[in-house]
Amino acid sequence: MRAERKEREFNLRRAAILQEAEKIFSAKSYHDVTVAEIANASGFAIGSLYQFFESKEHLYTTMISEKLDLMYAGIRAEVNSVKDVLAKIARLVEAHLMFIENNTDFCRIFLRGENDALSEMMTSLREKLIDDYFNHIAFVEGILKTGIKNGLLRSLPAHAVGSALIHLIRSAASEWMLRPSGEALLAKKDFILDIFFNGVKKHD
Amino acid sequence: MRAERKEREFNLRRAAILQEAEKIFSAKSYHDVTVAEIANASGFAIGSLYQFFESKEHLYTTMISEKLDLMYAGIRAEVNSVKDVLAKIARLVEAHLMFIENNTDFCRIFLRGENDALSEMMTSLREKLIDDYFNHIAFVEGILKTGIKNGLLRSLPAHAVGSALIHLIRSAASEWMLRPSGEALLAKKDFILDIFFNGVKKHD
Amino acid sequence: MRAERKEREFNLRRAAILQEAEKIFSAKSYHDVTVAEIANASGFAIGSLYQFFESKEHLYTTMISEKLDLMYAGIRAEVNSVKDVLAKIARLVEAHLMFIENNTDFCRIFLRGENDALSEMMTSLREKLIDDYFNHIAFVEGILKTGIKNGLLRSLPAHAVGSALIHLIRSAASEWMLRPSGEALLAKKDFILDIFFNGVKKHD
Amino acid sequence: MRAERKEREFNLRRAAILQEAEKIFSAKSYHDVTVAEIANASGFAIGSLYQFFESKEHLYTTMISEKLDLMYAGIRAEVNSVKDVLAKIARLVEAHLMFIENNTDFCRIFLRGENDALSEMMTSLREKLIDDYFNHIAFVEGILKTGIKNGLLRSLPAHAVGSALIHLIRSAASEWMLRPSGEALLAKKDFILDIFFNGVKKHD
DNA sequence: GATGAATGAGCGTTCATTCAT
DNA sequence: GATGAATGAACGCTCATTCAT
Repeated sequence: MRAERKEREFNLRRAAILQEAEKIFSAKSYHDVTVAEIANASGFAIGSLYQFFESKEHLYTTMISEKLDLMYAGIRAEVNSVKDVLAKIARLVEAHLMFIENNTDFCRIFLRGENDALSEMMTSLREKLIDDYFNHIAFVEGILKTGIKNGLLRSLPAHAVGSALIHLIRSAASEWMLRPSGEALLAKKDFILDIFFNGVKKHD
Repeated sequence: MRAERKEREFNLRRAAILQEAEKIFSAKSYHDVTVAEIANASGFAIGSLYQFFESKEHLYTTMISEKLDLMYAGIRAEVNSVKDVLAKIARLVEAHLMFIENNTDFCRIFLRGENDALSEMMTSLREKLIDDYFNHIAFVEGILKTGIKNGLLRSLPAHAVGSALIHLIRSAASEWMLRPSGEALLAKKDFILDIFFNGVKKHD
Repeated sequence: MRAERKEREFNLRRAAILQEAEKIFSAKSYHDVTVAEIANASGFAIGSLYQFFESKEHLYTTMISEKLDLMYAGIRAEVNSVKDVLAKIARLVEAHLMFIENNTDFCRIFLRGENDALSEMMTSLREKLIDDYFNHIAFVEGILKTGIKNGLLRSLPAHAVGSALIHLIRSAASEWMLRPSGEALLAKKDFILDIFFNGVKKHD
Repeated sequence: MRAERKEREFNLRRAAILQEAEKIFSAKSYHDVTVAEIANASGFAIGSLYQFFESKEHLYTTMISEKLDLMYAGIRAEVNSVKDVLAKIARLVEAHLMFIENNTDFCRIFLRGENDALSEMMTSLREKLIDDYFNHIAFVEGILKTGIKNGLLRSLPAHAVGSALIHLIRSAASEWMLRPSGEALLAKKDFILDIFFNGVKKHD
């Protein structure tokens, strides 16, 4: 059908813009990026962008939001593909690290602005980000709780432990992005899991 | 002497402006804050701000920079005031948490990490921030290395472990700032240390 | 072609702005003219001016520079259209006077000489102005030297004589602009030539 | 008397300020000079300048005006000290050149802004400058008329001839200021007089 | 009287958004 | 639909002038 084709094309163009926007927003702060710049990079006229996105702000929040949804969905799918609790945790770390490694541009924005506080009008994005973050923690929490129930994990407050795990991952990611060493980020997986599972104290 | 008094007054006003700026910058992003707003909030005329700070950018970077120096210095002083390695680590966590608790506005800006990607002229701030961050990690690293030598800690890459510890603290801080529960942040100290030292796995 | 039409229109608008700017700059000093004023007078929005000219300074220097080029080119073309030395000199005076008469606004700025000492960024305009001036004198010098060689003119330092001639013209122009008498400026031509050629002393 | 001493001191300070102002205004345009700069250079506090001059504008116009009065008065005194018409003219040229040579800073301002067109509020200065200029021309005119009556000079419109003479002087001065050659400006006296009296045409 | 910190109107410039083509 | 020139509100910053000390 004609309309379908239209829509398919529309979505392709839209995605192309989002992709360029991602690159550009990753290099400078929101306010240092101009709409003209994005239009130019994505090969559209300025006015045309406004057919895809209501405003610069919408473009930005959409880009962040959609990509983030993808990330969370992808990670959860990975995690859900294994059954064992410890394996799930390992997959979680792995999936996180891989996403970061494959989406450095995007992560530079997002990790930079941990839950962010942009324009007063962007409150809804901020809220979504926080919600998504807490949803994700809740997802991790669920796994941890199973682990605790199974006697695999110590009986600690699962929410806080989930948060700790996510931040351990972030720790490795920050290092990797701030001080590129050539080594794959994924290589940090075992280290993260080791610390997370065993802590740093020597037990005789 | 007259000049002394002058200088004292100058510094008081300067500090007052920085304090207001901190509040304001914590609520919105750099670009959404106007100089007029800061001037107004701190009870000065627009032009007067420019006697204390060369530009909006200088005001911002100074605020971040000075406060951060204070934070790092304070934390290290606390840590240095005890001798035992494990006590040092405990103090580190405690001092971090207390600073965050007492400087929520500031930390909202700083943890937000927006500092990463502002104007190209702010590169020097970004560099300082990263330097300071790595210096701090190096400081923690030193403590950890002693602990490893003493046989108190497992023999893990100290830099990465230091980074992990800092992010564990950040994990608790994010939770606390994002979901205020009324509970003091400091209450998370033992939990952080527990995870950090022992990990989450149950060892029989 | 479409692009051609675009460019033609662009140049028309650009010229219209320059024309208005000329009028406005002729009435007050550079710093007393606002961009808003020029925009308003030429029927554009403030921002639109910036599509034609990088900055207020560029607008100003462009206006001066282009018009001056036109003036010098026009005068030389006139002069070159006759062969005889004395006729060339007469044409030079005539062309100068006519340009001034037809471009009073512009000359008010230019003769005012304010261009000398504006912003340090305008050094290049000042240098161009001085260069152009000396080039023009050199052009006149060339004619005078021929006249001297031909035995038509006294053997005097040609550069200084050229400068004298230009200032004699300027003398008449100043009078005419400062004390408008209704008489055409061109009417002064013979007087200027008489003084220039014969001096004021009575020779018996 | 006390009051006299006061006034003497006041005038000295005032003169000192005017002198510094002259230097500073000669280097940049009116708007690029700040009151603080003049205050600083003359060793007074900003506020103190306002006891001597109502405003920046008054300071500027006063400086121009007083110095110009001095110039005209000095030149006329010189000219009046000789009786013969031709000698008077020679003295006029000489005195002009000497003033310019001894007051290059000032002349850079004044010659730059031939009759000027500064702020709309400076109309009165502009008017005074024009008046003074025409008065001076009138003075020269008087001499020339005597010369004509005496049969020494050709019977030309005296006003225009006066203006021509002044511009001939200006011609030499411009050259000298724009292209410093090390030679004294005064050296141009004979050349100016030669052109003025005899013109450039060779008469057999 | 002397001071210079404080003032704030007013500047040049940018850029998200619109709309005539 | 697609375009990009036109718009103008809003910004950071300057500096002549004032006035409390």
